[in-house]
Amino acid sequence: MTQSCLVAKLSHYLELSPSDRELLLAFEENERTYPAGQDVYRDGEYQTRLRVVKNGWFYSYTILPDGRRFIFRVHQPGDILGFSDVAFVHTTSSLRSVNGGVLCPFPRAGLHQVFARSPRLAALLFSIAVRDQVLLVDQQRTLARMSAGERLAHFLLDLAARLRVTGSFKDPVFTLPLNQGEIGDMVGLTNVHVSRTFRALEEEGLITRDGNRVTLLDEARLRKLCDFVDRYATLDATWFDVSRLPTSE
Amino acid sequence: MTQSCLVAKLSHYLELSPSDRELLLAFEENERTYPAGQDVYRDGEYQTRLRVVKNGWFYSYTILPDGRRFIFRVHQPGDILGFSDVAFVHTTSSLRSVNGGVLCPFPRAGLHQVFARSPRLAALLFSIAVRDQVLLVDQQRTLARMSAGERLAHFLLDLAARLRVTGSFKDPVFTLPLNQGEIGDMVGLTNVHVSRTFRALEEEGLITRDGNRVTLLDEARLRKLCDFVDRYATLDATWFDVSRLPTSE
DNA sequence: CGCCTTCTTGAATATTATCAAAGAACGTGG
DNA sequence: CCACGTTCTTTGATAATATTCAAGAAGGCG
Repeated sequence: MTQSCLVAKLSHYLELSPSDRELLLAFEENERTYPAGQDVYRDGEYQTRLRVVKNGWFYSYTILPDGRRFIFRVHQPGDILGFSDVAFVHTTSSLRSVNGGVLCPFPRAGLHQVFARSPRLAALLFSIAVRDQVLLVDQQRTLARMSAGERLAHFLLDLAARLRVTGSFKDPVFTLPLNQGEIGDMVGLTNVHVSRTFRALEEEGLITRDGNRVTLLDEARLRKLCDFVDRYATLDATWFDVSRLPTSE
Repeated sequence: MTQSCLVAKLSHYLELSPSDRELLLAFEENERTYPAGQDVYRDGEYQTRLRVVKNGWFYSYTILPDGRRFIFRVHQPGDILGFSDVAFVHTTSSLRSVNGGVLCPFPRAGLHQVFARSPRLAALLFSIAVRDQVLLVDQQRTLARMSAGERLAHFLLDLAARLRVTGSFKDPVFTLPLNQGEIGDMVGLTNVHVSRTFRALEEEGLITRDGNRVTLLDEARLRKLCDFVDRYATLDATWFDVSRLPTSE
């Protein structure tokens, strides 16, 4: 069960047949550990592997010509990485370990096997990919049209929703291992303004902080503040002829 | 050839076999015309159809609780719509016709047929979906980390790149049938600031405008300004065992 | 303890939004 | 063909929001 990251991940969504498992196991490679702060790969490299996060947090980012950074996604255990580069020869972003962690790589060619042999698995991968599109649009919406406080609220609720699915959210409290510069690079603010805005959220009684631990004091009000919708709770799999299932990411 | 929007669209990427064509033709429904400004569907509706744009421009948008709007994508002829809602029971955005246009719908169940019978087509759809993810990230990057002028430059170059692929870009000039309020809702600015910023771009000699026609006077400088990368030019199809092809969207 | 990184705070500046009003473009009906 | 209403664009003045620069405080780690 847990010997394969990929099998573990996809079993969250679908009951895998023995042949599905066999298929996935066939192209699993050796996992690899990355120390805190290290890049797994950089923007523009030739990369043919996809990866599943086994443990630790990672993030995908790009650097602008003037040196500014944009972090567009934090990856938590169970997430599959590299889908977005499947249509390109070279990577379109860089990947970095936050606190140290382990990745399980598998070759892009494995995708071909999946599509050729298991339409059901292929459809599941497709569903995950298009679900991620919706998450990106949600994020865009907050970047384009919301204030600093609303952006931070959305950022925190998104992380909490994902941790909740994997059981890593001890309800109102979670650990946030990113510094304020990194948070700013995710939500489109400076580190200074992140600091001020966090304090404002505290003064409004919405959160408290203690080191890198965050407590969501009033999740309902936070949700209302930034119009948060939890996209992680369900994933519609009916179109490929499988009953709807609870999901995780 | 042109009797089916879907066949026409996908033929841009892959040489379709007779059985592929037959498969796609089987679930094509009657096209439908929408007048200017009309909504095709609204956020939260139950929608099981995907659509191909036959002609006209459309856009996908969401409304915030305070009434503000965010437009996250303009759809041009040839684009496939609705992928992002495949993983959800209800739509996550609204769709509106800009100037009037025609859509060719096909049922979500058709996707199931594609995955079951043509791994190659399924892989192509997957590639298109993940390519779109990268476009969303590019857009996020400009929203999060770029100034008004850079955002507008990126917006114009994106439209131009897409029109170029379908041969609708008479090189430095194209028609932009959106008003400044809509443009603002795409790039995260007010209509007033869009007006001022357009004028600034004109004064710098980067563009000129005449009604809704825009001329890109110095595309090279525009590209440098917003670090634009053309993701439409190529799509890597090698992983599903097909030679790389020129693409269109 | 001393060094390093991160966080906080203040003051000044830059950018963008808001409000308001006038001008331009465009279609429609008389 | 012109007058009118409507929508869109432009412009100015003011306000809100976020950035920059700089310095000091807090905390972790050798």
